[in-house]
Amino acid sequence: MLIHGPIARGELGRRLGLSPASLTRLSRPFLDHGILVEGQERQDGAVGRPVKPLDVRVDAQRMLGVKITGEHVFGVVTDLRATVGASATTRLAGHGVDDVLDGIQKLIDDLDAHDVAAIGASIGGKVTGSSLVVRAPFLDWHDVDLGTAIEERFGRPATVENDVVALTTAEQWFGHARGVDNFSVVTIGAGVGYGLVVHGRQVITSDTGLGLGGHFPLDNTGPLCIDGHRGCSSAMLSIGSMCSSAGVGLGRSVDYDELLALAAEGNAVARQVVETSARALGRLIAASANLAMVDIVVLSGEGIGLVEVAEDVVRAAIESDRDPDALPVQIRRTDADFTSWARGAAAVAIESGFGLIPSAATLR
Amino acid sequence: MLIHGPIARGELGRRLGLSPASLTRLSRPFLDHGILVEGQERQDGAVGRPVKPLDVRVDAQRMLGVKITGEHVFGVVTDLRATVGASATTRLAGHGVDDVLDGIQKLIDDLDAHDVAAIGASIGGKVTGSSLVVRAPFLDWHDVDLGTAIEERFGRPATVENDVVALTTAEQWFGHARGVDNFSVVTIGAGVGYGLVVHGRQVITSDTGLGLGGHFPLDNTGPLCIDGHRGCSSAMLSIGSMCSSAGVGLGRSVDYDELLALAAEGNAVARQVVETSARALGRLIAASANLAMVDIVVLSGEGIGLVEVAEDVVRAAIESDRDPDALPVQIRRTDADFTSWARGAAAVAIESGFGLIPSAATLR
DNA sequence: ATGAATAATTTCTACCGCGAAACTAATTAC
DNA sequence: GTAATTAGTTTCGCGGTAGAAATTATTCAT
Repeated sequence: MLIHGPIARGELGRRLGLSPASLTRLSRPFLDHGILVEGQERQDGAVGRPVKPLDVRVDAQRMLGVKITGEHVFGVVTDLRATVGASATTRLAGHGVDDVLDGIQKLIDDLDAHDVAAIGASIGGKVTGSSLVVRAPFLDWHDVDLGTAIEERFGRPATVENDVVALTTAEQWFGHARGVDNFSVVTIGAGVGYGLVVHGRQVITSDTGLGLGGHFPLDNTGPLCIDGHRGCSSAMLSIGSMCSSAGVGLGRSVDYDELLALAAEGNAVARQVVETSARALGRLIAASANLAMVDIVVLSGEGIGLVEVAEDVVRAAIESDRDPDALPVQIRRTDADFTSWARGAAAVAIESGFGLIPSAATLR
Repeated sequence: MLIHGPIARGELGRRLGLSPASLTRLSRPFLDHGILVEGQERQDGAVGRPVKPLDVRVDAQRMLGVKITGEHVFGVVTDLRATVGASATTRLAGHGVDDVLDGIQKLIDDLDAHDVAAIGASIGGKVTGSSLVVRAPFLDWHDVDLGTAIEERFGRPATVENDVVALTTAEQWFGHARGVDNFSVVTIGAGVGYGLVVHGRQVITSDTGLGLGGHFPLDNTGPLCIDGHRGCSSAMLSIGSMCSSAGVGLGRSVDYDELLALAAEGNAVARQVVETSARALGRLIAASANLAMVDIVVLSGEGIGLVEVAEDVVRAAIESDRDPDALPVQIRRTDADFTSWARGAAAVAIESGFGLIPSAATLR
């Protein structure tokens, strides 16, 4: 219901292979608890008693999602479908846990989010148990139990997840891959992230959170990344790397927006840089489609504007690496908005909250 | 039990979260029907009543697996764990369905396999519904209902599957990835095949059976494949392509065994060809590990001898494309034996047979 | 032998979810 | 207003499953 929207008891019963009687019984406790509500009766002119679709009461609770980076904390308040209501940013005073907690406190004040039901946090790095930050290079953290720290400070349930994992969850539940069983996610920003959902479940391994998607080799004539890989996805696609490459050619430093603008208006250097990156992105997308056997790739992150400027180059690169008999790869692009990271954190909090309400029996 | 081997009722109950009472009840019908047997009592010197492990009666039935190519049919007779007992080959008289059925008849006679419980067939091409061959380029077949044809001719249940899918199933159930949740399979032979298992289930898409794994770009300076891809996995790794490359350099034609032998003894041309292919294979393995998020890759197919001759090159290529922080990729190599293809077909037949015995209730 | 320990079985009961069938509710068609 | 139609509810019993407790089986230790 969260994913697909309002649905009548009867229709839901048919989909689940249950009788109408069972649906009455099963839905009652959720209605009693205010988790579900009956929607408006349909006015479609058909004969018979009109249906009263059930829906999740999406505004029953608000959620706070925060994305933590080395310098800032970004926060969004969402409803139960991870629709963003308000967003805010605050700068971190330092890299301590208390600095981060203070940042979250500031966000809560600024967003007037004192009433949120739960807090989800996401962070670049390895996270286990939806709470423990095993490693977060940007904050130089090791084995910090951030989830518990947030719960203690703010007195509400908290979930912590890797940022790419969280964003992938958001796309799967509420975003551009809602209800899709197999897809991958590529994020472009300060680095390159890669998430994968197969058989309706995100693939999580012990490597998850190490940022491996960021160092996939794409162009053996490309520049070096910080780890010394030539032409890896970070080297080819991260905002910093693209701006540096353009800066060399242009003889002055440019920021990402300017680079894209220059490319759009035909500047040769900018065009070259952007197209080289676009080709690399196309190769990455095609490789994911070929080897992970997905045919939908969601693109996200604040560096996604690249695709807008050079979409044809991306598509051409995909095609040249993809068998013509294969299903075409669907590219789904999210907004280039940084809030999508914080929204991902909120989505994880929502998911885990609903995980706590698994059956009618427990509500009874 | 098929996958993990004998296990006592008590231990099985603990693993499944069931009481000993339930396990007695649930296992009885299987024992009554002879599907399970009690094994030998343990003699470990521990006090108490000794355990009587349960096991699948692996020789309760025999299975016939056949692999169909454009020129031959290969057959193996196996037990219920897909252990190969006997194998045979026969040449096809033509490309008609009847020619294939005649070939299978010949195999049954040669293998004395008149008593097999079921027949599994595998074929290079797209197959749906475990029966319908949608497309099989080597036989120029379109929409041939081979499964039904086999059932009618031989009067026993038949399953038909794509050859790579079948081989992957065999590795997952009975082979080198027994009980592993996430792994991929790369086959090297006349072409290159790619199979993927995630979350314990093989990934099957509408592209499955089109041989897409065979045209993944690996080396943009490599030779062309039959479809005009430069340096794709087929061009770099298929037996025919490797032999052609070597033949150009050597000034005479060589077969695969000779090529590998020459490379092993240090012939410069052969070494160069084999190492170039080994590097390409390493890149393919690394790409699969990176993008499909697996850390076990099973190598199979009759062209796998390449790895024996140049394993260090393969490993070096994997490492250069893989983050050093990531889990190392485990390579598991099957025999270079062609029977593994036919064994795959048998594995599918076993799997579908056991799919027909899903619960104690149906046996009662 | 006897007792302790462990495995497996039997017996018995609880219970739980499901759906058939009958019923109520709310609409349109005439 | 009445009939037809479809949605949803209530009642009630069936079927199936599980496990607690007692029992039986089989070993080792002494």
